[in-house]
Amino acid sequence: MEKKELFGRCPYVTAQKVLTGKWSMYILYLLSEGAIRFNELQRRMPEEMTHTTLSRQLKTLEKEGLIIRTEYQQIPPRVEYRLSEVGEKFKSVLSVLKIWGDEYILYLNKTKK
Amino acid sequence: MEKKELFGRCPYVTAQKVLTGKWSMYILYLLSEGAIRFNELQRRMPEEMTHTTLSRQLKTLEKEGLIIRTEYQQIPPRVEYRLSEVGEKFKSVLSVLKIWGDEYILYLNKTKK
DNA sequence: CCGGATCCAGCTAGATACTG
DNA sequence: CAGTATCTAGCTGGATCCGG
Repeated sequence: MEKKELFGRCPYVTAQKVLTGKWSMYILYLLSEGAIRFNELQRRMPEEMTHTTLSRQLKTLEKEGLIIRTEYQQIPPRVEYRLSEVGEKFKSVLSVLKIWGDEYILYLNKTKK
Repeated sequence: MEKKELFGRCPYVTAQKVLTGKWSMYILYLLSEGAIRFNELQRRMPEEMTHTTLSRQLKTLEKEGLIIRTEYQQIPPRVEYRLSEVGEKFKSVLSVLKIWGDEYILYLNKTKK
């Protein structure tokens, strides 16, 4: 009996793995509104996140094929990030996720109080 | 200027945190088909996952309010897990996520080959 | 049958410093 | 402006053993 590797076969396990990064969903959300530059992205991220972390997460998402990095040869440098084709399709997940997330926050407030 | 804590305020960051567990989505998917006992759950999980890990993840999801644990006082013991009310609402996310996950797997196969 | 307690290894986010 | 290199601390998944 061989090992049951579900990554690449099960949509849930595969999606889970892609979304492990602590900020991946929020990054994808910001990118879902259009191409955005590195610094602008960082400014919109929570303060506790450093540019090192952001850079690493972006690289991971790029390697996974969800986002596309475009570098314009200028001085000063200009780099833009945007969703790839598969990344664009993820928008549908984001919209449903937003609805659920808001409901969950409501739930949290009800029980915490 | 105070710290911008987005958990509990931003739906994406909040959802992300809830779904950090390595198997959370897959567990929620299995539970989305109805109440299920511990052992049955474990049997449906990938082999590489031990009961210790499963137990811990279930406890986390229970604490987060996504699932409900019901213990029947019997010999031998019988424990069932099912989705809570907020957990049930997560099904909509799961269905969209499945669609995207499958598309992403297709994408992976196209590029890897 | 359904776990808890413990320990350990690996990952990864964050801090800091440096660069074209 | 947009990063990389390096180091560290903390989390967490997995293994093993014990228990009601």
